[in-house]
Amino acid sequence: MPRIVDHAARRREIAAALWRVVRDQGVGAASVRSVAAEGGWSPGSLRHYFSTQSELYAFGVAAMGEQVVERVQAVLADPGLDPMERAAAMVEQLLPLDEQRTAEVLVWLAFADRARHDPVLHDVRRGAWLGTLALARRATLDVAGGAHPDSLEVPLEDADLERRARRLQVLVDGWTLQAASYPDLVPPDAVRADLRAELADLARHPTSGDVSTE
Amino acid sequence: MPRIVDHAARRREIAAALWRVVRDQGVGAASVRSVAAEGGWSPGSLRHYFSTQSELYAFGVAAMGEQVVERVQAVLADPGLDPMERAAAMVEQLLPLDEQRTAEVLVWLAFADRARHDPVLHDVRRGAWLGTLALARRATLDVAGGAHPDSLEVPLEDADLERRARRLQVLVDGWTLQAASYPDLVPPDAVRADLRAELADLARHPTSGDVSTE
DNA sequence: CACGTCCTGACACAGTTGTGCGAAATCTTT
DNA sequence: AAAGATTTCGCACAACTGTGTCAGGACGTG
Repeated sequence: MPRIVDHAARRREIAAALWRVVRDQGVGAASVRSVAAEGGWSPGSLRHYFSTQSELYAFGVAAMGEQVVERVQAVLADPGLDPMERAAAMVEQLLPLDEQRTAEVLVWLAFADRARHDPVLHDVRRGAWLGTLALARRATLDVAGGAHPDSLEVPLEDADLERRARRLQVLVDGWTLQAASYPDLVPPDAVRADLRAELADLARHPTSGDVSTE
Repeated sequence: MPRIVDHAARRREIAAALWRVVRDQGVGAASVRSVAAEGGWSPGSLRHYFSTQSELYAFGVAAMGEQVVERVQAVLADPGLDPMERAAAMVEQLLPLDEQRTAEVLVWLAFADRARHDPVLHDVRRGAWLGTLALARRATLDVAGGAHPDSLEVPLEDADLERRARRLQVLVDGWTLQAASYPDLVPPDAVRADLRAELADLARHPTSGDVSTE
């Protein structure tokens, strides 16, 4: 029987190497050879796990998305958070607030251009965008006190809440772009503060159906 | 005397060819040869105007920024606009609301990744970011009715207005990213409507120093 | 007409790219 | 110990890259 290598695990390692190259040198430098060198493998060996470059890219981006999803689900599973803290923690998983998440955002943005011509990448990113919209809806409901519907994949019944959720998503993308591009002009703490102010604002104007104090 | 070619004009033509290539095929495809082919020149001829690729990129991105600045100034020079219309028209010059501006945004975003490692590109983009912040301040003052200070390069005196201006800028970046990446999910009309709603909101809560109706 | 300047285009060069192929190394099971 | 599937690695190939060089074409002035 053959030498046993955890195929899936190795693919994730390779994806991680791809991320590092993209983060440090940009997508343009992310060739099969440079990724292999980054991970200490030979280029030919790498081709055993990804037969084409697009395949590697697609897996790398998709894996990154899943990594974020896992963190968000970890936040959702945490019972010790009140609605406001949970909403903030959830949204913060998407924002470039530390080295790790900054790297994620940079890689994500770097692939934006390529996604326009690679249908697989495009679908991955589109799915992620819908995911962030769902997340924005959830956070909005959490702090504004609306009832959670069966599905977050469809627009919220309350049109006003839906409008606010979409606005939150736009803000998240804006913060993401700014903080990742100009970390000196838009420091993490400022983003964190803005996010909290925004969520507090959502809480201050609860939905009409909500019966909280006012 | 030699054959005379308007050097500056030709450089702009070449930049325009670069934009088309980037828009249609991505930055990765924007080689010296492909840009030359796009414009119908020979690669060697192109090198007469830009001796290196970075130079071409830098000029192309900077020229794009100036193009936007010109449009914004045209709006500012238009006397037939009330404050709200002017603010909206100004901000809309940055948003991917038609084919032309979408191309601009796509090119701009495509170079984001490269700008991280090219100091010239980085400075150009940083300057543009400061420009959009100034624009956001101006638009905010226009609709919220604050007095225009001497310079828009520094934070507004009224901290609340400054906060709102920065939030407008974040929204602009968010709309930009979303509408350019997912034109089907975020159509131009939706962005236009959101922008107007946001500006109306700014007008509805005038600054404390303002003496308008309330 | 002819000069001199600017512009053009073609070629060359070295480097890098993605990908195909096949031989060698590796390790578990029989 | 022997077998055999799997993984690894290096090479080869064609295509493409940025950039250097340079002979000749185009053109307005003298």
